[in-house]
Amino acid sequence: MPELPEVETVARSLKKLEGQTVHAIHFRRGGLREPFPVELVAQLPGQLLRRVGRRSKYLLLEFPAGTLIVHLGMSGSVRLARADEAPAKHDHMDIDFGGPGLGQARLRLRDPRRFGVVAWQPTGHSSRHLEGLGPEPLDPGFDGEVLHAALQRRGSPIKVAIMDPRVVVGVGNIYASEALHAAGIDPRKRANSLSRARAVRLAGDIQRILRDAIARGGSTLRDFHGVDGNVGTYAQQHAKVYGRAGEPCETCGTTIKNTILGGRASAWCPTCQKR
DNA sequence: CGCTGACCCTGACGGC
DNA sequence: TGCCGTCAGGGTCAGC
Repeated sequence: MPELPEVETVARSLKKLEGQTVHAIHFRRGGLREPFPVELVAQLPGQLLRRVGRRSKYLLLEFPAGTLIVHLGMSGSVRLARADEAPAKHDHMDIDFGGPGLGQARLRLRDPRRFGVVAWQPTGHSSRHLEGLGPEPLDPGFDGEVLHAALQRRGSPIKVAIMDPRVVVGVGNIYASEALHAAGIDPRKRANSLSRARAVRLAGDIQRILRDAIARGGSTLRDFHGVDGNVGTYAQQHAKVYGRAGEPCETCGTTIKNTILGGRASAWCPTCQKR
């Protein structure tokens, strides 16, 4: 899955559904990480999809009555299925749309590992999934100063800190690894020991790498794919360290190391990345 | 309050 | 070919 660039790619692909009306919603099991909002089976039909958006790694489908919040977890994906296509083993939810221009469209959610979430946020209510989230890395409210300030209270390794959505959202294991390599920062370095200047550089590299990944349609790993079955190419073709432990660094030839930080594999170059 | 590690679940892959 | 161990993009929670 799905880090920010992948979810952004999906959200952009689903923009074509804006203005369509829901005919039906089907759930094929009780839930994923939490129970499905089964009340939608009765409430969602007839609702107009006003807007498709994204906050952090959450896909947002906005209707007059509320917002459907979808998180793809580790292995989730969304695609537009043909009406006659039988659901596969891990296809857990369908939303059927119809309206001007598109004819029929069926949005189908697949999630083998079931770490994803589907939640309903009625209009006028907040959602615990969206509360407490930090800044969007690609919004004007995020820059090196903001990042540096957020790191001051953090004694954890810098890689763990930038993957914490209270610091900045949407930076998962691939892009955290890549941004730290680009910025020349040892992922084990304590977050609150990073100078202002290096925080400014890191913020810029996070933004550049995320933008680049979005432009390439995200990364396709294992079973992630785009809405129309297309594949992104970022991690396989452009990653400098992620997934390359044991290989020589492209920049300097040093063997890429793998260190466990915050319970996650962290690939880094001991020569290019300094404390 | 912050940090660490365990955990949720299935499938893919490599070694034997 | 098949069996088994290991690992995987995320988020949450208990325990310290």
